[in-house]
Amino acid sequence: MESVAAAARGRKPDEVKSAARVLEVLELLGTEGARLSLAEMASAMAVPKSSLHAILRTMEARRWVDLDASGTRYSLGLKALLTGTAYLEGDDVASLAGPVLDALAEETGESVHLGRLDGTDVVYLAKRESRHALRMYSAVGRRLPAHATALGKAMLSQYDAAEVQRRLDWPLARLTPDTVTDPDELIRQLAEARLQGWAMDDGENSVDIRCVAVALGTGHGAGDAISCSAPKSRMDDARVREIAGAVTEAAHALGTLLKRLGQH
Amino acid sequence: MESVAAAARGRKPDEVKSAARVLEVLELLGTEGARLSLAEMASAMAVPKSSLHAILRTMEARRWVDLDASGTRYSLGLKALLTGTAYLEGDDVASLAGPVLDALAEETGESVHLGRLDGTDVVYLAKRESRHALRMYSAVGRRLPAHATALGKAMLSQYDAAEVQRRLDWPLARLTPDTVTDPDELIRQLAEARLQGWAMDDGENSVDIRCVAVALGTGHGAGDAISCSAPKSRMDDARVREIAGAVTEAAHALGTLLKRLGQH
DNA sequence: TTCAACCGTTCAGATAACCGAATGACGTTG
DNA sequence: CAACGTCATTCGGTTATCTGAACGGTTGAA
Repeated sequence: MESVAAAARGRKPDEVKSAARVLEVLELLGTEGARLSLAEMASAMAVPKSSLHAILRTMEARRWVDLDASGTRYSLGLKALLTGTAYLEGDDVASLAGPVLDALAEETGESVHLGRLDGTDVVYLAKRESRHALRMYSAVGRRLPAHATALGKAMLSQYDAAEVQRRLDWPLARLTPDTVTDPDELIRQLAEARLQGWAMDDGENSVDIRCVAVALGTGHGAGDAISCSAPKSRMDDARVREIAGAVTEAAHALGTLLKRLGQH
Repeated sequence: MESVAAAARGRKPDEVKSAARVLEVLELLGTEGARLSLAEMASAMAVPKSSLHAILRTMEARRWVDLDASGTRYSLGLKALLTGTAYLEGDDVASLAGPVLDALAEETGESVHLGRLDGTDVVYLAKRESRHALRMYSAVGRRLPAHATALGKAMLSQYDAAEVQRRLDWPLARLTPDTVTDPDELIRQLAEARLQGWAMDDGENSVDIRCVAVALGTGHGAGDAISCSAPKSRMDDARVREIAGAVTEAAHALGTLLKRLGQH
């Protein structure tokens, strides 16, 4: 009976409520980079204030959230720093990618990314910028819809049409006027990407940015890809083909490193 | 009655148990960079396996932890990447420090850090790596005991002896043969640091590494400091004084930026 | 000043999580 | 091949959290 009621509300029966809420708080404060009041968070999460109050007390005591001077707005705390670097250090792909990304950034002179597919999103694991080393860390952890990025399309092109249909959220979200939201057009682009070995994004998530990406071999990093992005002004079709070659080489090099590690 | 029992076990009465456990899991998987089994974590946290099981299910469903192929070892999940970057982006000091750290790294050619005091620990907020092949290992989000680092001593030197006594865990932990564990010696060094405006660490957390640090003004970033580190072979006493000057300038520059922001 | 609109906080009943022991599924060792 | 170690997992009674409404504090407007 109670499991039916829980399922009716969209909850799996064996999920710990307050545990899920802790994670939701972290995601809420994380995605927005925001400073929110208890009441704001309670309404955003559809949770009673009094319940959230006890949870935030716990999180504050352990320094996972901070309270501002006025004592009324929450933001992420210092402990939130720990997990990100630890994830990257424990990850083989991210650990080995460093030199490969450096080389690709050096060769192309443009921004270079390592991304991972997570559900319908692409998450940036690492980034090399042409100039601003300052911003390097800031994009790591960010998410974009897979269908609107070269990285995502490169990874999705490894699956057949039915699997893609199953994996994405329909209808597809539109981020720019050029975002591909038509299912048939997306499937066509994925087939093309599979044939040529690389995928492209032409202003589909950020106006005026073109991006080329290649997925790593499905062996170790099934859901990983490398990309290179630049403003359209520096990315005509000839340059795209040139960069696609460089990115393909880099992806192949990283794939080889990973295979070696797998056999160790 | 129950509050007495809870207090006797060292727990505050108004702490949500499973919320605290979620955070403990994240800290456990984060500090070690480890892959742990359910049983290992349960024993490390002194929590029943069955209770932890439900919590880990919840965390896994939301991709805060990953289960390896064998289905028996947990590690941090992709969501763990989000919080770290968000904390840094929402932080004025970390956001403004970028160019200042770049300049200091350029000027000295050595590793440069921005650190924040959190209880008895120093947490690294940002770093710039040395050009030299031989360089110290560190990472954003990592923690070291404040008394064993130049960053920590620079920040602690802003407090008087009684306050320092209150803030640190006694007896002081020893990380290397040169770690200062004598209370009187530490107080003496802090007084010296306060006089000269900068603090030093001479192989006290990593053998063979010397480090010089300066705290930011107490206005905005009360618990923040900047440091510069190098192997002893590149850090004789003359070089220490030279670098101390550069770090002091950088700290002053960042302090000015922050003050301007505060008045905005 | 007075009122209203927010904020965080408290409390006791309803409800859900927690716990220890028992279970099944592996992989390893004798 | 069997016995053992380790692992995750299940289950019902006990215990804790969760909840909604009411409270006291502060801010800004009338």
